[in-house]
Amino acid sequence: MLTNSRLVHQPHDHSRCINAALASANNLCAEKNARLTATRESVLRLLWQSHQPLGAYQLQDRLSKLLNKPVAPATIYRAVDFLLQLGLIHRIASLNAYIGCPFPNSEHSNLFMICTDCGSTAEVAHNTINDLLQSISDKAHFTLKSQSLELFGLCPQCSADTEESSNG
Amino acid sequence: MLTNSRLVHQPHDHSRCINAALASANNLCAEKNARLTATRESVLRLLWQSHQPLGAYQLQDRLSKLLNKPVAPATIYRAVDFLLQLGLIHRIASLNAYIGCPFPNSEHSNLFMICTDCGSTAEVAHNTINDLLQSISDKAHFTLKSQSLELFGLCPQCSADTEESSNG
DNA sequence: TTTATTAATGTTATATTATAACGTATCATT
DNA sequence: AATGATACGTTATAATATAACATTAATAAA
Ligand SMILES: [Zn+2]
Ligand SMILES: [Zn+2]
Ligand SMILES: [Zn+2]
Ligand SMILES: [Zn+2]
Repeated sequence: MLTNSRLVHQPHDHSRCINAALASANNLCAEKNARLTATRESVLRLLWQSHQPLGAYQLQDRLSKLLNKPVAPATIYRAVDFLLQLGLIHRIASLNAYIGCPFPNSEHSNLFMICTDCGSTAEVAHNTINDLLQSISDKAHFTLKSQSLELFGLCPQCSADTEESSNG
Repeated sequence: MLTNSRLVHQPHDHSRCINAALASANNLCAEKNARLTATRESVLRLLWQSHQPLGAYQLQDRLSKLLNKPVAPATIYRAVDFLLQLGLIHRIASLNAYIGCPFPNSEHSNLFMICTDCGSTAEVAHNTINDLLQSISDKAHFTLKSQSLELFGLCPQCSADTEESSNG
């Protein structure tokens, strides 16, 4: 199992998350002869400002402020599509939002734990889950191509807060 | 494990699916003192016309034709919200679409196998999956409240078609 | 059976998310 | 420099979803 849940849900040196993500992105783009242009890198950086997914129009606002000029939706969607293609980010369908991938080079489960309170979202890669879904698909003669697994609930911090307020 | 995948992916007497769904709906509404009004029942029937999810505006078109009068989006979303609340239908987030639930009274995994070719969508309830997701959540101290699991691929029929055309 | 209360619907407008279309600029190759 | 491919700017619009408020219908009380 591979997850960034401890980082996501606990105080940490987030600049290391950002740096790691940008380094991965540069490597991957070099490998695949893909161009990490200024816009694309900015969008990736914006998504890595936190561990909470951002919607396209939130990205638009932020990029617009960053560049101090108007930015059109198409600009965002193009950058997002590029990053999705490369696996540098993921789309969270239930939120219509996007989030940086913490391990773009690893096997994926496309499994996310989404805090419905604070929005923080951790990714999990888990072979057992993948194997189980594959075997369920096999039994149904369903040719599995991809998956989107979204868990909703409370992150450790928000669970603790809820616990406190119900006790106090 | 509980699934309607055989029904979904094979020729069958679909009127039985419809009748079962409507009977379940009536029972559930009676139990919960909820009113299955004409609009709500029509929307449920429309969703049960096939095993493929329908979007809100597809429902709007169809209900409009059925009633031979204009229908506003709000009408559809209200009916859909009602049916979702009762668990009579599900929302497929990746498709922005809705589908009837084949076993509204059972434990759920909210797991769907979606054919990217023909759109047919089967639901699966599977304790092992649920247990595994629960244990992953526990390890991460994540308080799991709900989940949305979507598998994309080819249904048996479309798999067979693809196989044929690649052979021929 | 009137009256009050609640639940459901009608209606209009608008918010949010996403794509289409087409021209321009930039980059890589020759 | 000429060419073709890729990326971006810009405008418009499509597709999905919600807000707000008036009206009607169903239920409950008087
Ligand atoms: Zn971090
Ligand atoms: Zn990832
Ligand atoms: Zn059927
Ligand atoms: Zn169901």
